[in-house]
Amino acid sequence: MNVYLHKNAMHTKTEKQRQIIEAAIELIAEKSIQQLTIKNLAKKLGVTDGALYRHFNSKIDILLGILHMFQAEARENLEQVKKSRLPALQQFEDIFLYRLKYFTQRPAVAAVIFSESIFQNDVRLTRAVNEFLTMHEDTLRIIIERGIRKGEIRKGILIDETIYITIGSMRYLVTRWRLKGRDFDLYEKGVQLLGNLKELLKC
Amino acid sequence: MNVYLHKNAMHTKTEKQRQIIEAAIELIAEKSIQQLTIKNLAKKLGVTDGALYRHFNSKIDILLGILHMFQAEARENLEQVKKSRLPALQQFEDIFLYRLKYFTQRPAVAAVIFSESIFQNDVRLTRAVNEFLTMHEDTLRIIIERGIRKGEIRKGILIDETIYITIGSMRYLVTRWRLKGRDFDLYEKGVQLLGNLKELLKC
DNA sequence: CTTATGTAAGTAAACATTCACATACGGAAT
DNA sequence: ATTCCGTATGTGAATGTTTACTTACATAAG
Repeated sequence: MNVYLHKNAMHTKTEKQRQIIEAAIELIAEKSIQQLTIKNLAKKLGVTDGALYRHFNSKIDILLGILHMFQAEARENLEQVKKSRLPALQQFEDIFLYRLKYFTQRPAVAAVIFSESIFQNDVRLTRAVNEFLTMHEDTLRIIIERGIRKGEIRKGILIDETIYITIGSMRYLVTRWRLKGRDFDLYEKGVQLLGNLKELLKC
Repeated sequence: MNVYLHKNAMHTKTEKQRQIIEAAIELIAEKSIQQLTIKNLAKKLGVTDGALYRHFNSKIDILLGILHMFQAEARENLEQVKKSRLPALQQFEDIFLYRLKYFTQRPAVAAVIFSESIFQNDVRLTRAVNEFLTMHEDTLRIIIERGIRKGEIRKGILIDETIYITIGSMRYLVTRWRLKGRDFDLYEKGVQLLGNLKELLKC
């Protein structure tokens, strides 16, 4: 294995790196992001601590690996929806539901994306979270503007505020779901929320 | 000082306890919640680590002290607004702006309230954050229901979803403000957001 | 004289990271 | 095929740092 290329540059990922990232995601989902330690991760993989450092330079690089994976998948969805020539409200729904499903099926994603408070001390992690959010904001803005131009979305709305409302309400819903020990059906509640949001946008 | 009463029961707080809490809030605001360590806090107060343990049993008790302080102030505001016989939309605005000002003027409040990911491993902290949120949700629900009955708020709205939208969008606005290094006027943006939210509620 | 408060030094645990050494493995040379 | 060698991968123990927290002792105050 070319150490330089994979451990440092990391445009692509080796099979082992993918396995480690996958185990890390599981660990976060089962325990919590606080329990994602090198020791726990190595134990889960049945290896010793040192072995992980053959594949990643640092723990932060593992976290970045997770974030980049999510980001790549999210970007694909956003681009695909943007390209589709569906009505703006349908595109809005597609993005909303895709993300909602993702949070429901992979609770670790939410755990990571919502951990700004833990990442605060690292520039790269902060930047990655920031990019993830900005990416969603930008796509929503394009879709909403297009919808307004095509007369599918109400002209009077304030775009920035609508974006904050959309992303913020989903985030809060997921936060509540997690804080309350997942005692309600996230997807169902999310669909109701979506209905409400679409009402705001409709002409 | 009666150690048992103040260190353990803590219905009231001594002057020293208040000073420590105040210093902790400042520390969080200046640095971050990650930098709130016993050592840093003691240094800020010009004492040694051990001295803090004369006033609090653990670091978690200090954090709980902060949360309880915020909670008490928030509760006072919520109760006062609820008692006032102002129109529902005005009450909604009062609560929204009170909280927005609080976040603007005391950024540490947001840092603490938004740190669920860090608190996950402690039951008491999780519960305190939960209570804080529930308190706001409950008050908003009462105000909105009352507004609907009095014909001041649109009948068709879904109450739960509206609450998620309100709290979620403010949280996200503050999160963005913090992540972007406070590069926009939080209060101004918040007022715009409020305008948008009031539109949803209006008949 | 008793109690509250502070200090200095230390403890123990958790954590990320490193390093000297061992093994496994694939291809090249014999 | 067998030997040989370089590289990739893993191990076990150790390192150094950062934590919260403790304890024996001192001082101040009422």
